[in-house]
Amino acid sequence: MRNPIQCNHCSMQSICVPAGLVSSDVELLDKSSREPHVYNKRTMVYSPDQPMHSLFAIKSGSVKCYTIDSEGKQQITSFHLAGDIIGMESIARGAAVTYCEALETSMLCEIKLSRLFAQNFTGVDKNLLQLLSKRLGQRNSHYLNVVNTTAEQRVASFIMAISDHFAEHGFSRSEFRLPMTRTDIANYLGLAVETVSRIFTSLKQQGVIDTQQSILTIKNTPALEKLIA
Amino acid sequence: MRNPIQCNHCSMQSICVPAGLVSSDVELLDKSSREPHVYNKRTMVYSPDQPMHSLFAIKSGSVKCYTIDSEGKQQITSFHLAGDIIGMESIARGAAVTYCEALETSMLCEIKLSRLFAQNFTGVDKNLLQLLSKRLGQRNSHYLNVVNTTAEQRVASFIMAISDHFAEHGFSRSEFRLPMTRTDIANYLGLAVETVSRIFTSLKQQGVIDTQQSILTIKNTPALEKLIA
DNA sequence: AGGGAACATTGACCCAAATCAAGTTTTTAT
DNA sequence: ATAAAAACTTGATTTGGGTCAATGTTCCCT
Repeated sequence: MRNPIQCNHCSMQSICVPAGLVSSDVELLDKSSREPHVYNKRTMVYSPDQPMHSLFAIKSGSVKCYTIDSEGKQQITSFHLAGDIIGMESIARGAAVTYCEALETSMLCEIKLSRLFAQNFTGVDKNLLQLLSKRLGQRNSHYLNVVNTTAEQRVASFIMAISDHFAEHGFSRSEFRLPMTRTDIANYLGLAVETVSRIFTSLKQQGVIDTQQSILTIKNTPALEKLIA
Repeated sequence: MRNPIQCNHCSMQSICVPAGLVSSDVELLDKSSREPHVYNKRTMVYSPDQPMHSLFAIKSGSVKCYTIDSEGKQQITSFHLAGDIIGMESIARGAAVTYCEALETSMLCEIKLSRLFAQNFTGVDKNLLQLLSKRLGQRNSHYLNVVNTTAEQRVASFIMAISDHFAEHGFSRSEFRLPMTRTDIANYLGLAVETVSRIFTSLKQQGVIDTQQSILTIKNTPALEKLIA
């Protein structure tokens, strides 16, 4: 059997979350937070939508995190090696957002957040953590939108993301001003201006959107969503 | 003059960081945290390496965040609209990592972290925030590595990132095992397997790296670094 | 209000990397 | 040990989107 308070002797002490605790606090951690669990190659650490109130510290081995799109295609968002702490983008939702699968036999420590939250966290801290976690999720989404997608998909996703933002903040979802230039949009999406321009023109011809200078109108939301798929 | 405690009446109350505070705590915030500042179009909110111990809440308007690479080329990493809170990736370094420029006349509230940290944060909280902020920075880097770069640059950056990780954790920087398949690397970098395979072959022929199955040896670090630049 | 600059659009052409194809090597499971 | 599967490599061909070029439009600024 392992030493039940092995955090004190762990090689990851300096980076692991419990490191911020004084030793009396370490005892507050659940027993499960202190004993590493072995995951064999190709076994799943967590899956999307699975309730998650923990982080995982990789003591040895490695994992890949990935999503599966509507056509069943895997898209890897990150690799993590020994010494990494994973699962941070799940804090905001309280549920995993990706699959996480061992690439080889690996040992991971589960770090339950609940105890930490209850004992130490103030309202501000939680708010900030939520924000950071949410932002991490958004960054992942943007990455997914740029890697392995066509120029048309990128532009369509971009328009939807802006539309979603405005909707979330009480503005019209279907008509708004794009404050950035086409050049900036192209740069952000990793495309040439000319390509963005051509796609706006094509989307207009298809009747999906309309533009008057910087004002953009979404004319056919289902069609736009279908482009993203 | 504005109401000095207008956080209480702000439309962003539900999302803004001070929202986690009870009203007595709001008074602890610096005066500057409660009064929005106007940024005209094309003016800079912050620049890389500038010491930063604040977040910014966008009350109105919009900004773009971007980096400038060694050749002077701008790469936009994010856009932010009214209702967003920005600057989270700076927490880990205590300094800005990107430029942030107003796209139109915008009002931003500065939220100083120092007071919040001093009053409310425990060691764990800080650790977690550091981790999340650092991860956010890494995600940005990976994004920068995939957008607007050639296949060779992506693979070279990937190898360097793995090398850096091992070095950080006390392993050899120049010889290590890649635990993931070429297919996984390709997927992660948004490339075809064949392209990754060809680039590994080419890097071997150039004498930059060597591979024996999954063991990778970096033979010429300066050359590898030069490929990324 | 008008002239210049920045921004946007459209067309012609080209190339980096995808796809298709076929074979080789390594891993895994029995 | 061995066969099947998975992973990797190399070559030939195709293509999405980049680059170059030219023109049109909008936004400033005085």
